[in-house]
Amino acid sequence: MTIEPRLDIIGAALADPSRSRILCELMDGRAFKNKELASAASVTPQTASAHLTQLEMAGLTSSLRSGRHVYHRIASAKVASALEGLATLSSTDHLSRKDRPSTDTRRARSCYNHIAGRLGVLMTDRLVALGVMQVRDESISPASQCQTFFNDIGVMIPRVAPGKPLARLCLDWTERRYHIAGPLAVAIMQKSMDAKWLERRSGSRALTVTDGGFDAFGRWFGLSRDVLERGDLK
Amino acid sequence: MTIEPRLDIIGAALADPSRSRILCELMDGRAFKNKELASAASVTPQTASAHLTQLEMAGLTSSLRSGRHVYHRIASAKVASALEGLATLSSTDHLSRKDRPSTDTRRARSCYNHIAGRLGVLMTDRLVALGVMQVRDESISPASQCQTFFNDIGVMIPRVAPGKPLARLCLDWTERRYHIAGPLAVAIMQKSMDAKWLERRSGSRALTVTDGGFDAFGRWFGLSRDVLERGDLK
DNA sequence: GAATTTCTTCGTGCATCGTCGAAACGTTCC
DNA sequence: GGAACGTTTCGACGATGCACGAAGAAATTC
Repeated sequence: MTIEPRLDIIGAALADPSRSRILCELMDGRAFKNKELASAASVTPQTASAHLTQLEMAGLTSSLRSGRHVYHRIASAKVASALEGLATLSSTDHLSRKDRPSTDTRRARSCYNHIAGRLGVLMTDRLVALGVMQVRDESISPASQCQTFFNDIGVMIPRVAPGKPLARLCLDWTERRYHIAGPLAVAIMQKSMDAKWLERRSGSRALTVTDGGFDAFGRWFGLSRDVLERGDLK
Repeated sequence: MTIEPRLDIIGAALADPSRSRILCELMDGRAFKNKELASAASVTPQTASAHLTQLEMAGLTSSLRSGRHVYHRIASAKVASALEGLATLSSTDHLSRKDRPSTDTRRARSCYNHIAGRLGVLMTDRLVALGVMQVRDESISPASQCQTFFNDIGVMIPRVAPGKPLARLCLDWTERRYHIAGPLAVAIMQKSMDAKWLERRSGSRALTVTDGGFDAFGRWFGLSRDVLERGDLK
């Protein structure tokens, strides 16, 4: 008999709402402690512990002990990418009109260590328009202005193994459009945090643009405060 | 409260071994009847029917009535691509040494209407070596010899919407390497079937190379019968 | 029109799984 | 050493869900 890929093993790992919430919490790329994830999923620590061992058994997460703490994170970029693919499939029909992602979350949030949401999508548009990056087929790559642009804004362009992409496109599940992801996007996110252009909102993946951030995104990306804060989020 | 993508809804749809087998059966891109899928999953028709309505509710498959028959298929290329991503994640640890994909299946099989397995991987290598396609970052695109090559072997290059890729790379879950997928790969598969280079094996996704096939793959791709039939499949 | 085929709906066992309280284990701090 | 904290294990309860037999619905064949 022919053996097929066991989608059910991974499926079972995803099949519980609590585990789904835990994974979504981890999807911003940081590592979290058991207790934090328990509260994110609204279950007790012992329940969260059971879920986390299950996720780890399925190869979706990995854990790291540090003293009496145990940190959990997404196992690999490959896992994150597969989960992104699934997230864009997931219908939004179950979201009632009033019961959808918060405006903050849709405006800007972190997604596996890069910037997602409206800000991520708009930044990507501008990078292309400015000749910094180019989109061909469904991949994104450096264009003529890449070196000078990132040099100007103070982002070190990461070195990647030959054949590996410096950047890739990631389908945004709120905007339903592509934004930039991959090593270069992580560097941009890093710079934005270091320079305090963005700040994390406590207890959420949402990111807040600071005054300095509006200044920087205006100067370098031509994105006005008005555009970024616009309330036309359906 | 922030609403996240409901990975659990899709996860629940995948979480059952019978549904996993059904999906794998559908992954070659053809449409199947309820009864066929029931026998593929080793369950009764009424059980398969329940599974198929569940898969359809989750948006993974779609059905088409024709008389007293109901044909089921993967809902879209997007779903197929997301499932591919998951399949490559699925660990193969559960496969005992003797209990793995058949040699036939690993040699050549259909995967969402293109050629996968050893043949798919080797063909892709040769297309690149011959200057027909080029791989850059993690995408594949036409190269200098593309027009003439496909003209010579009698494959019509499909027209695609601007911005959409003519071909893409799909990670092979048996070979663990990339092979070519997308519209161009579908056209190659189509030609291979029309010209009887390949034949479907009944009741399986495995493909058999015909005598004419060995001739054609040797002539056009420089793949000898020896290489294609080599038993060094670990 | 009756028999056949295919698919679906319904009801009922049987197994699995998520949840939490209680308690054990291990680390850190005083 | 003892107290505090984070995590994990165990046991029990309740809920969910898969499977199939029986029967119903819809279309085709003779």
